[in-house]
Amino acid sequence: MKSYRHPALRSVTLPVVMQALSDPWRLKIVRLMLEAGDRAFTCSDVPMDVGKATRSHHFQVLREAGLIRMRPVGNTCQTTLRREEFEKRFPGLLAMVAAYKGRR
Amino acid sequence: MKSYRHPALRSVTLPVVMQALSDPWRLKIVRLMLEAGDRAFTCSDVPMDVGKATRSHHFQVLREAGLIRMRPVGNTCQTTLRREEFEKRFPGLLAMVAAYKGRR
DNA sequence: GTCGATGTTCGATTTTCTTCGAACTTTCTC
DNA sequence: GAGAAAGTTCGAAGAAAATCGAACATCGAC
Repeated sequence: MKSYRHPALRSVTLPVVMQALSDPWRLKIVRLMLEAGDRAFTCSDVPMDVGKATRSHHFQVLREAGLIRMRPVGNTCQTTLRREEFEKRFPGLLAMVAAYKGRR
Repeated sequence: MKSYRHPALRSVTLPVVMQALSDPWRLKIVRLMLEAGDRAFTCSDVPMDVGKATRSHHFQVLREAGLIRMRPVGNTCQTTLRREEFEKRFPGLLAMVAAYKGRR
């Protein structure tokens, strides 16, 4: 596995985060991880109806938006939310995402 | 002036809101209005380095994301945030946007 | 009524996303 | 080592978004 580049949260801008969360698949990933507490996921743990190239791309976008941390473990990528750091930079954002209940 | 269509907040989804706020100009508009309390703006009140067609487009996107309310007054459009409604649907989002301090 | 200002709409262009398949690398298992 | 599994990378194709200029409509002022 490759090792991943993670941006410092200070350098992440709000438009970039908003862009990352504007895609339904990526929003789903983040919400799944929010629900799952601090459990780590691999890319293929997240059910998505797209090819693996696309899946890889979405994880990359989330990573570059400072939302997730990816660590190579064996031939998988262990992925977790960057909760505390992210919360410091964008207070309340994750809570809002977690509270969101879809179309009403 | 035309009269505008405003979506019910119930029908607005989070990805649509995120998409609306992922553009720097639109984020600027919203932040300007957040700072300005309940004062109404016209489109040309907001300094933006784009043509008026583009400006009109950005206001439309914000309107369709449920963020702003536009009312024709004379030959201008009086624009205000849909604060309370929006806050009910996406609690904490506007506060987070208001608190955002740019790149650090 | 004519003019200037404010916006909107339309069509076209450019840029940015999303998605895919194919080829590749790394790692685990047999 | 051979084969399978998990991801990544690399184009390429298609869809969506941003931007503009030009034409248009509406309103206020003169």
